[in-house]
Amino acid sequence: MKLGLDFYQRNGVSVACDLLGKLLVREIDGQQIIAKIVETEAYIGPEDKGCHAYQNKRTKRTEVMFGRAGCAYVYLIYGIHNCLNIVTASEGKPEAVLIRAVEPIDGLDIVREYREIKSRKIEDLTNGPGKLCQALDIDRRLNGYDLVDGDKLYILDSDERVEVVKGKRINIDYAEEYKDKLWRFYIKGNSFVSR
DNA sequence: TTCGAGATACACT
DNA sequence: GTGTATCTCGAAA
Repeated sequence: MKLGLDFYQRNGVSVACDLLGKLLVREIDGQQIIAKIVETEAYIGPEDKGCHAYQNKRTKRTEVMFGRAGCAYVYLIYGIHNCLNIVTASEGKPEAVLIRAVEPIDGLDIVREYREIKSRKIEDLTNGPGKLCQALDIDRRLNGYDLVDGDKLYILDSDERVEVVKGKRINIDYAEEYKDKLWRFYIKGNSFVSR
């Protein structure tokens, strides 16, 4: 079952936690890539200094976060890499969940077409935000894409029970007191979780 | 195996 | 012009 709008219309921390173990589906030319979400981070604007929409900063880039829950917020970082986020909470509240890592379940052949890497380890395909976007052919064309109604990119519910670990977020040293918030979630013992 | 630098383009000041 | 929610590679051990 596809996750509905009500799943996303909650506070970002809860959504980030509940997304673990769910299945991210990407459809390209009729072919499906299925990947299990194993690591997420919550970004809660306007209070979170690590969030782009800190203090309700509304710009062309952060505009999507102010919109409806369940949309994708895709954003280019370091000029090279894309990051996939899911907008949460209600309209006007800039909250989002960053998908940091996934575990490929199906469609590995397609993934390899998009990611030509020397490493043969499957872990290297998707164990980071930039990598998983490349693996699933996600870029800014999908910014604002509706995961609730869309069929190219959506998230399936899963019955799988997962053991969730909370931790500090990564690479946001500038966020000061908020960098120590335990807003990073990952599945315990999963080898696709980044370090 | 781990470490450190460089790449890159977009949004924002 | 500046800074960035990262990745990859080569070098050393």
